[in-house]
Amino acid sequence: MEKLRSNIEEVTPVSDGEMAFIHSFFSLKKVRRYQYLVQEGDDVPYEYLALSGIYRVYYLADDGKEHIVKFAEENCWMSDYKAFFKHDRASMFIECMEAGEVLCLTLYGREQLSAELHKMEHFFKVRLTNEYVALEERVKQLLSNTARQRYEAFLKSHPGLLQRIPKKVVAAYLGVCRETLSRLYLSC
Amino acid sequence: MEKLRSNIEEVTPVSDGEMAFIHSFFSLKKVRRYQYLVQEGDDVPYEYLALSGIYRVYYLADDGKEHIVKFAEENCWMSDYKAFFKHDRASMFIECMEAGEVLCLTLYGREQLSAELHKMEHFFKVRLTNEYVALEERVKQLLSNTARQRYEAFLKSHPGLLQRIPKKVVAAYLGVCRETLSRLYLSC
DNA sequence: GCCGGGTTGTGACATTTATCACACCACATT
DNA sequence: AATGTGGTGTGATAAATGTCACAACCCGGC
Repeated sequence: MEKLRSNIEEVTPVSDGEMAFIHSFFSLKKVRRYQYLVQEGDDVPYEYLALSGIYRVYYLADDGKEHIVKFAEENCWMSDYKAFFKHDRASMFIECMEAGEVLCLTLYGREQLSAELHKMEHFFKVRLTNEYVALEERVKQLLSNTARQRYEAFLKSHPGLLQRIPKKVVAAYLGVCRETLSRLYLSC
Repeated sequence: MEKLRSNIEEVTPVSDGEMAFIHSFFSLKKVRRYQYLVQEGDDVPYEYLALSGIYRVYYLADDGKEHIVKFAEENCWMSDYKAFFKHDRASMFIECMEAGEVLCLTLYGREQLSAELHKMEHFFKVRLTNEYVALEERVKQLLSNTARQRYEAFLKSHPGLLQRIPKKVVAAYLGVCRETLSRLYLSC
């Protein structure tokens, strides 16, 4: 609960009473390694706040290759938002790479919270704009940076992660093949 | 005003009275070819709804190359949202490529509208989630598709646009050089 | 201890794309 | 008509990256 609170208070302060109310909309879920929170074709009833663990949000391209949209570590929100917001089937997978816990929030819970507490409406709006801006950065990154520049940016934005997960997964995030990534960090 | 109304009513119906109220928050601006709505370093007081004309949202990479984040035609909203939402200086340019008219809305006006009319708050939220999902699609596009696939997707998503603007601009959107684009559409 | 599967590095080669150079064309100006 | 400018196609070449193959390694299960 403290982690949820500190996450919210990055945007807006909340009282103890409000916090208890907010917390009641979330359910806790323990997640094992290799467990999926979302699989392609699923309904997506929740968005998730990672309390611990490492997760990857990815999809399968037509040619069968995996491409990773984002990594989520502690304090990150994640879902297949397209499906979540539009009550559609998932086009992506969310897989746990290191066991941990997540908090689950339904779209209905989200709307209830927004309606009851104006500051939560504000919180969700700020979070969405932040996610939007982050995605825009990722587009810029992919458009104008070389594989090496993207690799170096990844090291900065995800310190230590390279050591904890398979390199082919990092390659799928950067948009290069495993071998190219391998050759990138020896020439440094 | 009718174009603004139909844009809003893609999400939610509004009465004549509401529409007049909403409209009062917007200002109309005529835009000439080559005119900038936003330039790098500017404050970004507005977001814009294109009523007519063609606009490009782009930025300059470190090596001086232009990269286009999106094209906006009739019925598209645009701004440098990072700067707009966070009261920061623009990191992007918005240039008019075919003369037209835009409606301008300040962040303050946006918040006033949201506070006064709950359906407008909803409208802005839906719009932001749609923009978010669209960006996510663009990330997927850049991650998993070849230059040729991106070219073909561009033809579908922006019918007729290729004929109306310089090819090098399209190339800057697709993330390839001018010559590569030139070679793409002869091998079709 | 031994085996088998997955991960990683690395070389050889193919493919894709960028870069550079140049010619041609449309168009506006003088 | 002469001129200049920007857009466009195209060839030659270089650079980046992907593909394929293989060997070394780690690690867990038996």
